[in-house]
Amino acid sequence: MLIRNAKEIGVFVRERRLKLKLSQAELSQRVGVSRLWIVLLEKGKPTAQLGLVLRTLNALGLSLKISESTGSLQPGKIDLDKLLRQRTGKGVL
Amino acid sequence: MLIRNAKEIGVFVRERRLKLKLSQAELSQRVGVSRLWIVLLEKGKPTAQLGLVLRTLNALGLSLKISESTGSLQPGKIDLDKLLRQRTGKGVL
DNA sequence: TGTATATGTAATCGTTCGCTTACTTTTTTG
DNA sequence: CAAAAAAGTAAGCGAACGATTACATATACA
Repeated sequence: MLIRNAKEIGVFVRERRLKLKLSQAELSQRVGVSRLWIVLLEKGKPTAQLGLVLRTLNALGLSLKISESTGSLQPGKIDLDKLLRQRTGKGVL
Repeated sequence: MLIRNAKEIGVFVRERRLKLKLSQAELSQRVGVSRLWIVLLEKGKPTAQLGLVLRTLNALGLSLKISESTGSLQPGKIDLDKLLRQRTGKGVL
């Protein structure tokens, strides 16, 4: 499944945990975090620390694959201010 | 590529950034973080916030896929203390 | 070669993480 | 139904995040 944001990870984590018949308490101990942290992660906490998230995925037997997404990389909102800031007057645009 | 820890993400981010010929400064602006944060991320900062990491991957045209890792989920270090704590004396082991 | 440009490091600072504890609400199960 | 287990919520606190600023080192390139 493609992951775009924290909420999607949260959903996936919860479903996997339930599939494994683990309680939040059980999982939290395996991962080494508080139960509250698991609650928040499953709710899609975007400020959760990367390392703890990865440990959680490992504990659940989930794996992450990273790859170049085919197609145009995030169109990248043209920001005139930025363009001007960039390298003053070297003929951008 | 399989991602197991923060360092692996860091390496992948850096390689991708260079492939796109972006400076750390450019990337940091696109993502909306400080340049220092990019430096640390590329070094494998495990405490980086999940949301910022995902935004960075998007900005670089990278996508994450999550899936059940075939085989035995993380063997799960047998922790006697935990087993005992679990449900006292309901015949674990 | 020297000079911009990119990258690495350090220190300070306000904000927020994640932990603990305690309590409530929901779900399970005997 | 009653009791237990699981899950949600709140408050307080120390620790660490990420931003900013400043300077040092590397790399590019004219």
